Amino acid sequence: MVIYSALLGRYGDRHWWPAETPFEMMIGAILTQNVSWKNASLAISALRGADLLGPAALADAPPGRVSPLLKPARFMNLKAGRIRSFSEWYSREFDSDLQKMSACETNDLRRRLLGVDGIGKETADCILLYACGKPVFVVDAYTRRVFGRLGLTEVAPDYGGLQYFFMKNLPSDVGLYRDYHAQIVQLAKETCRRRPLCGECPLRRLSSGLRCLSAGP
DNA sequence: ACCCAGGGCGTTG
DNA sequence: CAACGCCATGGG
Repeated sequence: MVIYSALLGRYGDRHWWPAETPFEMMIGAILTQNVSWKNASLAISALRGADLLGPAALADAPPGRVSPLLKPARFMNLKAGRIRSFSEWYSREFDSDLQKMSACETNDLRRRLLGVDGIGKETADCILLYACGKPVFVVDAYTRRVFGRLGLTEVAPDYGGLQYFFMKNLPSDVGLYRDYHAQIVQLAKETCRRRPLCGECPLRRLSSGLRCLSAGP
């Protein structure tokens, strides 16, 4: 909570995730895999322009129609299959109804999401947190980088270990988890990759104000 | 001409 | 399990 307070003071509430609708958010989570958000959002715009940004449209559209639109998001054929799989699953399992989906118990829903082709831990957790409003902390490359640099040593560096570290030390609060992840992304983007603790990096100022992580994240 | 982006999956050792 | 390689890209 100490670190979050510092970040909040610096950046203010980020109001994340950048999407107009929950379905768009979920598709975006798949499209942004290993690609900058900038490029992923280009693909979203292309889908919207083709009037394909909906569960039924995406589930029915022929792959050859979708893939070219995903070009800027990289791995277009792969991702065309993934957003199709997800759309079919969302239509079939929940009748394309976010309320029905969100009514599921969190861990059960997470298992089911992980069963969809192309949805791994991070993507599943993003969907759970930002679309379904489940209190699940999202771990991504930025999180690993930032907290690795802050000297996180006694925590298992894998996904589950890091996630547990946050969820154990923070109150279970959807708004907090949402904004915290957004803060981490913002911080990481302003931090140079090569020398993350150089004088220019906000991460340096942040870490110098902290003795250790004993007070929690 | 590099290097890298808000991963996931299948295949090896 | 880790460590790779792979996936029809675009910007710095």
